[in-house]
Parts: sequence; structure tokens; C-alpha cells
Amino acid sequence: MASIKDVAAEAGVSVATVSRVLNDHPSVSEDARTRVLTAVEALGYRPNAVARSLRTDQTHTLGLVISDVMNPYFTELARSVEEEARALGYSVIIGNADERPDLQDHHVRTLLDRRIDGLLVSPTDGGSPLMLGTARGGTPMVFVDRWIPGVDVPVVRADGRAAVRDLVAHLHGLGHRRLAIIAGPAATTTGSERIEAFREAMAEYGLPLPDAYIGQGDFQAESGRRVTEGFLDLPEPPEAVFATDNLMALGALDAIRARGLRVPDDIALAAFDDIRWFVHTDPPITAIAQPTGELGRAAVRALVDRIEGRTSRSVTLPARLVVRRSCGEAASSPKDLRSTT
Amino acid sequence: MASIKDVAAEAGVSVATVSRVLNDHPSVSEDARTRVLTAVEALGYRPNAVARSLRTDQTHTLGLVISDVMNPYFTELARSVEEEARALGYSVIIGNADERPDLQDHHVRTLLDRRIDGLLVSPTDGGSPLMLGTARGGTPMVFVDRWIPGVDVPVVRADGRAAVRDLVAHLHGLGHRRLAIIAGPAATTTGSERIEAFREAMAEYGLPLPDAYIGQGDFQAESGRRVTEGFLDLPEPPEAVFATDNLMALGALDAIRARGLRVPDDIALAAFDDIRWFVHTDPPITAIAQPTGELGRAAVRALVDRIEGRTSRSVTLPARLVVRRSCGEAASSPKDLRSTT
DNA sequence: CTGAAAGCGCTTACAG
DNA sequence: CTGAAAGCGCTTACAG
Repeated sequence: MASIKDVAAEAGVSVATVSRVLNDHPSVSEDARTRVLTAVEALGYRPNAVARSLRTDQTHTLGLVISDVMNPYFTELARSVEEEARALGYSVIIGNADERPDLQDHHVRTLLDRRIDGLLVSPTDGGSPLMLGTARGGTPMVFVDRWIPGVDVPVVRADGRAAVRDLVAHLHGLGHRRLAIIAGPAATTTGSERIEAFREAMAEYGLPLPDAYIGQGDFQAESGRRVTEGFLDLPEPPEAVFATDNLMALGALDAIRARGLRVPDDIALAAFDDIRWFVHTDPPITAIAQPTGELGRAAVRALVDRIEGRTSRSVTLPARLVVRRSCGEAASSPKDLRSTT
Repeated sequence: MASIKDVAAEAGVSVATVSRVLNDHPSVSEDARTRVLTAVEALGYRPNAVARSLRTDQTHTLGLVISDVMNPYFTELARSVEEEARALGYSVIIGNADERPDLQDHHVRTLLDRRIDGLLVSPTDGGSPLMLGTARGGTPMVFVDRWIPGVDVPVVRADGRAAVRDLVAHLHGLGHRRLAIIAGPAATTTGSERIEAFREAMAEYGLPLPDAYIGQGDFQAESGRRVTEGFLDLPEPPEAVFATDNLMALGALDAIRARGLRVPDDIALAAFDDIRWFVHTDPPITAIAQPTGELGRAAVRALVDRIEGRTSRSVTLPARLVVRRSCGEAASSPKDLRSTT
């Protein structure tokens, strides 16, 4: 590959001049500029980003560590992050933690070694020493979706509390009293917040929430299946199940179908995180929708603000309940039948 | 951040020695090794991958350019690619082309600028000058899923021909005669191969395939919806629709539902690419499943072989038909009800 | 086994 | 406006 030296030789100028025209430095003569540009063209020269990064100490790269790419919510988040980053002149490298703290650490370390300019993370756990150290350290950082309490890092997320309350109201209105929840890991903020919001709403409606109706999942499909099987094995199974993410809802559907039961006739189901397929499942699934794209974009903006020396603040956006038929009611209006993702 | 110089000073050795212990070079005294390691620990030193890459001319990074991350097929492909790459000591940077040739070129260029060691691509089109030049150039490259004919690069893909034939046989066996297809872009190999296989199978069964039953899509949901609406507007609509990817099948479902029609009673539907949600759609969708994970892993192995100077060959794996209920038949066996992705 | 030195491909004060 | 030179943080022959 041609280097800046080759270009300089071809154009008959110094490498400094080549560098200047490449970086749009004002003080370059028109003549020098055209000769360099011609040489660049002739050699098919492309600046070596590695060398440039070493010299300037910036990579124009953002790291994004998410808990699970296979989760459509995070896929969409990643996509919006990349889009906004690209618009602002940054690339993004995605690290998929797969809900495993060790893998998460692996990716954080790798990204740090590559000297990314900033880190966007949706932590899988309560914070490993590495994660905590990074947050305290010099690398600009922003949490998206999930965050770690007590760490001084801006958080961009959705508040699902009101929507969870709406969901409980919806379920209660349909006559359901025995409501169960498939919770996410307590070590994640979304895991603990969703169950807490659910608890509060249940209390508000005077509904009991026995331990047997609280299943511990890990945000992945298999755990949703396992927990749901447990619910169905109960002497008195719940009338409704709230899966706190879409993959666990998928697992719940697997379990329900395996028993030959029907939603919502035999058991109602609702999920946190709305995805396009929920419109076409049997039946369409009632879900809580986050403004995913907006979260991703806001997170990037907050991070880039930090990187470029501006201040940035936390952002909290509302989530909303999208009622479909999985809890026992015909869709209330035609618009709810449309895709929302 | 501490540099190798700081470590050397702390350990009382030269940077050369530090570098040697970091790289497990054999000729280092036990004493030097422990002092260096202690210093590394004390300073929390991490080697700068940027500097190392500049010096060694290798980044231990693979680029993966795919046509659409939001397509579950590609999401899964990306995931398996990352897993296998990690196992072999490589990171991967994903570029999402979103089915746009200009974006694809953007990502290829960015990846090349970063001096990735090798490139995995599932081309969005027939090959831009940049893509062609890259394939001819020095960067090790492998095509996954889609490829560009006439370019001397190994291809790792699934052959869906037999499965498409099985699908037509299935449809024919259920009594359907008017079959329509939502094709992908003709400029992609998967786009042209799937329709070609369909054409051949149709001919084999003596079924006509009028132009009106060939809809041109772009592998994204919206095009599936649009094409399906066109089919439904026909004086004689098709009895069955074959969407050549899962997103276009989603769009087809949207269109069918918007008319208040039912699958398979009013119209049968099948898709290329199987995804977990197809088990739970209304009705469960008959689809052609690719060995996606295996494709991703094989592609990485082929690419790494090239990078590390071994020879690598193309790999073709079979796809298979998974019959569910969307074409008019009850599932033939219980196993088809299970998730397959 | 160890260190001094060169060099990877850039950018950027500094001098002119 | 331009070039010579230093230096970013590493690795690796080369000599000892």
C-alpha cells in the first residue's frame, strides 16, 4: 500500500505538505494542493488510520458494549448508535457480552486497548472492577438502557415505570388477579426496576405478589421458557405472565405452546420491549415499547459531547404500553395492529 | 495512560525487555520477567494496540460488511462470526450496509483505512469498483452468503436450490397452482439464485410463472408489503406467496393482515430464512432454514486461513425446508413446531 | 539474556 | 507557504 512518502515523492513535495492538504490545512498553495491530489489519485492512496491515531491520540471510534445482539431491542439500539455516530464522524465497534460479565470485560478491555475515544455501555451486571475503574478513569463513557448506580456517568434510558403501571391496570381491568413476572437479573438496573415497578403497581391495585409468581430469568429465551414451565406447574398457575424482555416472552410462548395451551384463553402474556414480530404472533402481543432509536441517538450525542469537551447530561425518555390481544381483549383501536418497531 | 516506557522505568529494565515479556519471548530471565510483571500490575499497564498494529502491520481484526443487521439472519451470522473470530484471536468490526451500495462502500473504505487483516463480505450489489478493486488487491477476503461472480475470492454459502424445489413440491402437493414470488435484488446472488431455483422447480411441475406473479423486492420489509399488495390487487391473486427472505415475509404478513385476510385460508405464505419467531406467528411459517451459525464459523475459518498464509476453499452447505402451517397443512410432525434458530 | 537504535506512517510545532 | 525533524508507543534485528 502506498504511504504518505510515496505520495510526497510522486507530487514532488514533502510529507508535511501532503499531510496538510489531506487535513485541509489552510496554508497550502493551490499548486501544491492539486499536485498532491493528483498523486493521491494516481496511487490510490488512502491514509493509514492506525498511524494517524497513534500520532493524534484519537481514533474517531466509539465502543458499544451491549448485553445481547441477538435481542432485537439491542440490535435496533446498535443500529441507531451506528447511524448517529456516522453522522458525527465516528465509527463504532460493537462488543456483544451475551449477558456474560466475563465477555463484557473482555470487550471493554479490547476496546480500551484499541484506544476508542469513548465507550457506550449497557452493563450486564452490577459492575466489575474493570468497568468501575474505566468509569472512574479517563475514557469518556455513557450508559445506555442499563446503568450502574453510584457511578458518575451520564445515563440515557427509558423510564418504564408508568407503562408498567398501565400494564397492571390493563390486566386488572380485564379481570386478571393472579399476575406473575419473569424478572431479569437483579444485578441489572432494568432487571430490578421493572420488577420494582411491577410490585408497586400490584400493591396499588391491592393484588398479592407471592414469591411463587416471581420467576428469575436472565433476559434470554431459555430462562423465559424455564420460568414459565414452573408457573404452569404450580397448583394454582398465574392468569397472566409479564416477561420483562422480548426474548423471555419468546421462551414463555415456547413453554405455553409445548403444553398445548393458548394465549390469552389459558394464560395472558405481556412483554417489556416491543418488536415488529409481536404484531404477527399468535396472538399479537401486548408490550411496552421503548423509543429505542431515540435512545441510541441521544446516547451517542451525549458521548460525543463528552469526547469533544462539552458537558453532557443524562436523558430519560418515556416508554409506553401498546395494547394488543395477548391479555384477553380485542385490540382497542386499529392503530395498535400496526408494527411499531 | 501508562506506556511501555513507564513500565520499563518502574521495572528497571529497557523497553525491549518489557516488550519481550509481554510477547512471551523465550529469552527473558525469570528475574526480569517477574519485575516487569509486577510493574505492569502496579501501573495497570495495557499495551497500546494502535502502536502495536502500526509496528507489526497487523491488527488482529476482521471486517464484516453485511447488508442489513436488522435482518435476524444477518444478526445471527454476525454473532457466529464474532464468536469464531474471538476463538481464533481476532476481533471483528461490523459494517452495516443497510442494502445500500454507497454505505457498503463507506464501510469497506473505513475498514481498509483501519488496516483490518481481512474482510468478510456479503455484497449488497454486483460489485462497486471499490469492492472489485479490494478483491483484486492485497487484503484477504471471503464472501459469505452472497458473492460476486467472476471474482476470485472464496465463497461460503448455503445452497437453497433443493429446498426451494422441496417447497414448490410441498405447495403443489397441497393443491396450490398459482404461486408467486417476492424476489430479492437481481444484482445479489441470493436474489437471482432463489428466483432461478423457483423458476426451475415451477417448470418441473408444469406450473406457469407469469410476470405478474414475480414481484421485485429489496430484501427489506417495506418491499414485501408493497409487492404483496400488488399481488392482492390482481384480478386473479396468487394462491401462495414465497418471500425470498424473512423481512419481506414480515412485510407480506403486514399487507395480508391489513386486508383482513388470513394465512393460509386466503393465501399461503412461505419464506426463505427461518427465524425463531416463525414458530409463533399466526400461523407458524413454513420456511427454508440455512445453517447460519455454521456458515459464519466456516467463513471465519476460511478468512483466517488466508490471512495466516494457508489456502482456503469455498464452502457450500445445504439449506432445508421446515414445514409448518402457513401453506395450508397441519404440521407434519411435532418437531417442526420447535424453534430452529 | 539484554539494551540501544531504527522504523512503522503519520502530524505538527518550529524556523524560514 | 514549505520542509526538516521530533515523536506518538510499540517491536525487532543487531551487537554484545
